[in-house]
Amino acid sequence: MKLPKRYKPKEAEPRWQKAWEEAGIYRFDRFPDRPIYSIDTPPPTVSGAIHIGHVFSYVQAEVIARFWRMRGMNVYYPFGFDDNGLPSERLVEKEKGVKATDVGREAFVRMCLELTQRYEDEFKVFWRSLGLSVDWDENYSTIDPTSQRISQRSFLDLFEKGRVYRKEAPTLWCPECHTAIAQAEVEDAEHGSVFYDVAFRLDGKDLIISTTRPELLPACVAMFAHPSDERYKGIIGKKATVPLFDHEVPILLDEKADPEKGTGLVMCCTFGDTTDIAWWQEHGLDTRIVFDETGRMNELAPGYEGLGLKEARGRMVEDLKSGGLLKGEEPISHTVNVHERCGTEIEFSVASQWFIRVLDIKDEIIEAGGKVDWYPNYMEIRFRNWVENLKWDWCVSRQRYYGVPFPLWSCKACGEVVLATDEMLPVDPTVTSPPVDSCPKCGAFDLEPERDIMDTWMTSSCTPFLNIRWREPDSKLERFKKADAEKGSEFLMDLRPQAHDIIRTWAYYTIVKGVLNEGKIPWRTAMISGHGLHPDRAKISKSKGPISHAPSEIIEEQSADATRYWACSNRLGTDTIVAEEGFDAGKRLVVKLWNASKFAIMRLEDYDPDAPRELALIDRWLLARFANAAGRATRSFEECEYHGAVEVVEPFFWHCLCDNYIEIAKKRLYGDEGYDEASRRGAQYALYQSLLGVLKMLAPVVPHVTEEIHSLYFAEREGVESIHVSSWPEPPAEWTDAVALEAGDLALAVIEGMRKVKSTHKVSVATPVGTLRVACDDDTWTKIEPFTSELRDVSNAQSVVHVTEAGDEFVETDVAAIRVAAELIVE
RNA sequence: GGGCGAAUAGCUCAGCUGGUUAGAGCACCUGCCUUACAAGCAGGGGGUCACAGGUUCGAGUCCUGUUUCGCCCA
Repeated sequence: MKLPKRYKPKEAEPRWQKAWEEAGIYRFDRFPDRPIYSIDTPPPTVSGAIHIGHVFSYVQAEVIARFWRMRGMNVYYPFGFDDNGLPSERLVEKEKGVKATDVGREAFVRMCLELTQRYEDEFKVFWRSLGLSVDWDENYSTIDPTSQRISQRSFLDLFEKGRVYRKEAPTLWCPECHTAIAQAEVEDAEHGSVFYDVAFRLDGKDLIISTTRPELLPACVAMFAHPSDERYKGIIGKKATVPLFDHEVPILLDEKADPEKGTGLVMCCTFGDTTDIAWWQEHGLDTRIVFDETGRMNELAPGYEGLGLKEARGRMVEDLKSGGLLKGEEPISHTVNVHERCGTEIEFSVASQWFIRVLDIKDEIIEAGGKVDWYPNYMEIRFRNWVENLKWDWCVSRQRYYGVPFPLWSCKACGEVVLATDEMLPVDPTVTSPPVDSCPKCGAFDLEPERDIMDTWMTSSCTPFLNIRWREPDSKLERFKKADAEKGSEFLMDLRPQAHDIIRTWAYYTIVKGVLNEGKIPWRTAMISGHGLHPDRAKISKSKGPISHAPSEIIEEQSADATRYWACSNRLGTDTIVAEEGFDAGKRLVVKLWNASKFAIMRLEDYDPDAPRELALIDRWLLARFANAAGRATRSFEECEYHGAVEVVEPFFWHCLCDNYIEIAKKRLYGDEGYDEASRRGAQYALYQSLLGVLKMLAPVVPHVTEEIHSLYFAEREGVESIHVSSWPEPPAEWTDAVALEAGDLALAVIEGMRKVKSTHKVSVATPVGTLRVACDDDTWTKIEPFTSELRDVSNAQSVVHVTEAGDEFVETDVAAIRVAAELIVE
């Protein structure tokens, strides 16, 4: 078999993707007897186009999947889509130009299903074009009936375990999305604002407070000063009058009032921020909620009813001014809490919401997280810090349409909750009748369906359960579950790959569900990737300019293998910038693999592993170098460090195998005179083994070109269908050869010196040499001497001799003790 | 304000538990058509490893502090 002159990724990559799929190479249970390695793949949120950051983290995880498959595991590698909830709703609202509230629940849900389906089809095409070794038969969508059933089942289980409660509680509220949100969905933003100095009245005198939220004056329920603040000592416990609204509020002490800020007096409203809530709870203050769920002022703000918060602020500032109650204003920039999905400033509200109690089991959750192997290790600290700092139970209700419904009804008379039975799941209580006719507690007939839907994380946190088909008739739980010898506990799955920004959400919630629902840890290993930085965050490139294309265009232009190589070009967990030059290295490697294999396969045409062979010292050197590289690459992959592996294998391939070994062994491989057949067979053996090993170890990163080469020569000889289900290299012990390793490295130093001479004299590497003189001590020469014929071959020298004294014409080499002089024969 | 990370060649990044002269790719310079590869090969220039201290026989690596940047949180 002779390899074509050039490798064409544009033709080969789609061809292999199709072939793999048809042959079911990546199918789960293709080798049912092998131990299972299960992956809790991140289901991408269907909220818009895929970006290059997705490529980055998915490839990194996928490379690890390929590694374990070659290590002989029965890899369970599913793919899901997260298409329920707010992100998808917002996508639909944006694309269709509608508001959920306007079109109604049923029509809106239909639009969501249609649009997300279209996106998912596009996504699948894209991920296939990247060569992901996913089993596409194993997939789910978080809105499909099974996912809804498992998600509702998880809720019911928590309910029965006493973990669920409904409470009128201060809630983070997004006035734009009209829904309660979780702490995890809040992020900071720097907003411009104004600090207003407002006069309250006490005993006929002004009391000045500073606030950025004058529209919350009607919601004011107290004033606070710091206990050490002498200025207000005399007035503590008295009641001040709120301007414009004339209700009275107590003046109290609390450590959290900052004496340095403004006048040292601060107003407490229900609710402006989390400090207000803390005060409200600790001091048992009144509740005055002044706006409704659409963000409009209500009857508690007489004169401002119906106004939005912003308008109300403007009007109140005007009124304060005209009433002489505004004593100063100062523009400031401060950080505010915004909803991460829409960027709107968060408000606080009191509403009836469903919660999962978690604050009492923080320690258990931290302990469970501690049993997971986090790569990189420091990511566990982020997880722990997040859990330690939790201040709220998990608010799981959302006042939206498109998502998983709560499987329950409430008695209108007494509030008793009626749960759906497991046989009813998935259930939408707004269309299905409850399992009982009347309230089991009070007997009333008016059972009201829960209209809220669950937070998307309620379902996303079930991904291990979706994969395992938790408490379904075809549950895989028993097959997947495994214990760790050291850590004891049972784990549901092996690997959770995800990016670092959602440790506090996805990883955290999944661990919560694992612990509460099943009493297990969801996975043994968490592999946390960084982000690909989009060009607008990178510096402006002078040369070519930044990449501004969609990922599919990048793959089209750069090839899937080069894109994958790029995604593996730095350490796990770190972010990297996307620049066009970043893809060159991968493209070069693909070409080099092809060319080197083309040569090797030509020389290996008559390779016979059973023919008598004799390994030269340089062959042993190559195999020793290979064994060394393979050991290190394997360890790296085991720790999810794909880059560490590439960094070891590629130099071995390029430098040891191509630049040196092949050059040195060429004449033997050609069967030139002076070499016997056994010696040629020895070289063939070393070449065959190391090239096949290199292809295998690079196969996870560049699966297409390695498969192409493998299929054209190795597949038949090795008796395997695909390199991707072939076995991972395990060099035999005898390849580890310290003597050959050291001696070979010394010989390479001589070659380096010889090349330096030729380069300095600006002649071709093929230029003949008369005598090649090696200056070194006797001991070193003893080690180099066995390579005399190789040195002669690669230098094109007539003879190689040892001297003890180096003259001026000798050049230095990498090894300080060795100097080299070469007598060039130039016509 | 707290936590985590980063700062190494012009650019993008490696550098494991401290150990010869700090590496790679791109870019740059000088050459070479060598029976796999010019999409290549050989050679070369370029770094006070952010700054200041400390521990050590020895520090890019460990400790303390400072500065700048990123992420997460308050």
